[in-house]
Amino acid sequence: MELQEGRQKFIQSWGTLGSHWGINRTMAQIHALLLISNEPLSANDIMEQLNISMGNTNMNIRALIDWGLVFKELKPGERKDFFVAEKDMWEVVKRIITQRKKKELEPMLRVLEDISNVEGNDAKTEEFKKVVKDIQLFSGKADSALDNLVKADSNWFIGTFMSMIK
Amino acid sequence: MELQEGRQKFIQSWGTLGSHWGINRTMAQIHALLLISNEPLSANDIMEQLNISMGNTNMNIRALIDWGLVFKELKPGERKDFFVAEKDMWEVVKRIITQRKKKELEPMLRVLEDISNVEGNDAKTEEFKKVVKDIQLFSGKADSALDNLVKADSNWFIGTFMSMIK
DNA sequence: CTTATCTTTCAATAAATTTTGAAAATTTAG
DNA sequence: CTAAATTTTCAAAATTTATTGAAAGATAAG
Repeated sequence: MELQEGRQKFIQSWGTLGSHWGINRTMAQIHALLLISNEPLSANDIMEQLNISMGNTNMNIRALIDWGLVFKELKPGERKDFFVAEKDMWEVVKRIITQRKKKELEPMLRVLEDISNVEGNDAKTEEFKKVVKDIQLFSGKADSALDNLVKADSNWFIGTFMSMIK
Repeated sequence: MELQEGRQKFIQSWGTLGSHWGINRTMAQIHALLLISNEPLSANDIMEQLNISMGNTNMNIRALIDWGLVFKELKPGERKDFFVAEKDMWEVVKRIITQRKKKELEPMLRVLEDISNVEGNDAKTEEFKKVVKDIQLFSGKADSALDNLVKADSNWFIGTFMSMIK
């Protein structure tokens, strides 16, 4: 396989994978492109290599920076901004977990807290409260587990699971 | 808060949460509705309570069954199919991990394997191979870790993370 | 077999999301 | 300061994804 074909396949697949992880397709493709570029790229480079518009490029780069998956790099003497990808995969995963926890799990926890105060003591209400409490308990644990996971280092995490051999 | 309002909020939030987890909004809402119903519901019940069409109901129920998040239950003497939700949250999470691993991670692993054979030994090719190999290594480990996670029981998992206190 | 009930399919439609590109805003060199 | 380069914004357009509903397909009771 030619390098060019390989690069293209990688960018496509990374885009697809990302789009299932709260990172839209283009955003993930930009990340992929930066991953396989040994030097920082400008917004213009990205735009040309991926055939996307300036506006699209700009918005997705900023989203990536916001997620902590891409960093801005200023080249001395250059006026343009250049960008590099976070290449440590464990770091990438942790950033994604952090963002999604904030945007999804935490709001859900607030709703659960809110609705756990429904009034009434009939059977239907009790059943509802029971289900909510159950989910609340589980979600709270998941939240803490993810906090710890993000603090953990890659080797610990992988090692723990690998050694289970259960 | 009234029970009815609480139920509504729960269904909405679960729908939103689900839509970020590869489960579309309606699919997650159906699961939510079944979670808080103490008795099995028919497709018709679901359709009426969520104000969605028959076709939509049917397709999403089948998707949920496919994911292992909902089960069909036949009531003796009744002609209709009835449905109940998987209520064990750890089980729910495991099913989602299993499905997504199959649909996302595994295809990515195949692509990585495929593109790790690019030809050429110039600097660019070497760099590309290095990045791919790195991701391949990490993804492989993640894959195994998830396999183990799915085999593990809830207490082990939560316990391990909770006790880290790092 | 016939009929009533229930389930499934799928093309058309609607809704949601992403992308574009032109205009506005910002930045920096001179 | 002015002007050129670069970045940002955002309404309109394109694309993707989800939903509808009518028709076809099952299923089982009589």
